[in-house]
Amino acid sequence: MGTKKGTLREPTIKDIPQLFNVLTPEEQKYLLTNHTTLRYRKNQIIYQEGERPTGLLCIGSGKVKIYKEGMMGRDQIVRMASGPGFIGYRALFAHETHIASAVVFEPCVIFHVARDVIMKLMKSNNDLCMNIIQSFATELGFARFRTVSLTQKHIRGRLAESLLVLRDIYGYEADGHTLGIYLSREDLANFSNMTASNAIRTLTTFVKEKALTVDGRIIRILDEQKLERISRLG
Amino acid sequence: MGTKKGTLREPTIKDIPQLFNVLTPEEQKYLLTNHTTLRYRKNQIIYQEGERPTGLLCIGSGKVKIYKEGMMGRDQIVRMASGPGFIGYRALFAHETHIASAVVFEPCVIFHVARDVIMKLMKSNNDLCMNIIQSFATELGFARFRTVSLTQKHIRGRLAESLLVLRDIYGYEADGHTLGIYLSREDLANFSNMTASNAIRTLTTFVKEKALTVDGRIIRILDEQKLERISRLG
DNA sequence: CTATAACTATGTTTTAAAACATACAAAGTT
DNA sequence: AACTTTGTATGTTTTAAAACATAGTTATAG
Repeated sequence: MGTKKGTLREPTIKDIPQLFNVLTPEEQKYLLTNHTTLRYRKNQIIYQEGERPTGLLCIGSGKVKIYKEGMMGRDQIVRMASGPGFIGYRALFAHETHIASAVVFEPCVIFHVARDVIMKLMKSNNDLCMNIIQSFATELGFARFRTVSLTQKHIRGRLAESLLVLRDIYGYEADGHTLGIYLSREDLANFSNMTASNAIRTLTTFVKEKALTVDGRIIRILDEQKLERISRLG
Repeated sequence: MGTKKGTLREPTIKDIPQLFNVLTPEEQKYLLTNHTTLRYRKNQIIYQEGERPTGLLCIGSGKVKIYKEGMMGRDQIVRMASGPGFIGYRALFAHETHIASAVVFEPCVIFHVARDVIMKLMKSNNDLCMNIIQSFATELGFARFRTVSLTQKHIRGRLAESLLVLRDIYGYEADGHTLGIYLSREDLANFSNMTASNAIRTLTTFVKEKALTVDGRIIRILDEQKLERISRLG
C-alpha cells in the first residue's frame, strides 16, 4: 500500500510485470534494448489531448493525473494512475489522437516502448495481448461504473466515493489512515464532478461528521463505513 | 445506413468481419462448427448485470440496448449497439460478472462463441486479438467522451448530442431525415442522463425551434447544424 | 370491448448545485 | 519586507433540473 517503493531504487522496465513477465527470454532481451526511460517531475505534461501517441507508455513509479477538458475550461479527471501500469494506450491502439491529457502528480519514471516495438512483441506474444485486453476491460469497467456515479449521485455521495476510490488506488500511508495522495481541492472537485467550492464545503461537513480530518491537502479517513454509507445513499 | 439488411436474409457468423475475416480457412472452419446462433425478439434479455459471461456474443443483426441500473432504479443506457459487433465482451475478458444488462430493442440474431473456443482462436490468431483491442479502444474512447458530456453539458446539449450519437449509430431511414431508431421518451432520457419529463419537454422545444419533428417515437431531424450547435454550446 | 397499464404531455413547486462575492492564509517572487 | 499569486473557506444569490401533480393518449390484456 505504501508509496515508498520508488524511493528505494529506481524501477526498470522489468518492474512492469504485465509487460515483461509474459515475454520469452528472447523477447525480454529485445525489449530491454528497445525502450527508453523517461523521468518526469511534478506538473510536467506527459502527453496532451490532440497529440498523436508514439508508443506504449508504462508507469514505473510515480503518480499521474489523466484528465479531459470539458465545457468552459472545466476539467474532468478521468483517472488517477500509478505504477506499474499503462497510460495513453487507448489512443495508440485506436489509431487516434489522445482524447485526454496526462500530467505528473508525483515524480515519475516512465518507460516508452515505440509503436513498432510493442506491435512486434504483440504479434509474437499472445499473453501480452491478453494482458493489454485485460487492462482495457478493467478500465472500461471502471469508466462505466464512474459514469453512473458521477451523473446520478449527489455531491456528498460523489465526494465520498471519490475518496474511497483514491484509497483503493493509492492506499494509506504507514499510519493506516492518511490517504496516499495529496490532491488540491480543485483536483478533488475535478475528480468528483463538482466545483471547488462544493468540494471544500462538503469536505468540511465530512470533518464535522467525524468521517475524516483535513490538514491542508492531507486527508485522514477516520470512518470508512460512514463514507461507504454516504457513497451508497448520497 | 439503412436497417433493411437484416430483413433480406438472415446473417451468419461470416457477417462479423472483425471476427471472421481475420481467421485462416482452418480457423474459420473450426468457428463455423463451434458456435451457436441465437434469435431474440423485442424486449428479451440477452444478459443481466451480475451474471457470468459464458462466451463472446456477436450481434449479426438487430438493435440492442445496454444499460446499468443506477441509484433509485434510474437506469443509465451506456450503449446502443447494432451489428456487426461484440457485446458483453468486457466482462468476459475482465473475468468478471456483467456490470450492465443487454436487452433486445429490435429482433436480433446473435452468435455465441463459447469462452474456450474464442480463447483458442485468440491464442492462435493475433489479428483477432488486435480487432478485439480495437473494439475496446473505441468503446473506451466513447465512454470517456460521453462521461464529460453527460456530467457537464446542460439538458439541451445532452439531448442534442444523444440524438446526433443515435444518428451516427443507426443512421437515417430512406428519407434521409427519420432517425433509424425508435426510442421511448424514457429510453431517450436514460441515454441522456435526464428524467423522462425533461426529455419530453426538451424535445418539444426542439420541435418549436424547428430542429426536428416528432410523431410518437418517430423523430425526423430537420436541422443537423442547429443540433450540433446546441450540443456544443448547451 | 372494456379495463388497465404504459407512455406522452405540460404546468407547478422544490431543491440541489452552480455562480458569484469576499476574505484570509500560505507560498513564491522581486 | 512588500507584493503577487494560488489555494482554501464561507456566505449569498441564482438557476437548472428534479420532483410532484394531473391529464390525455395509446397500447395491451383479460
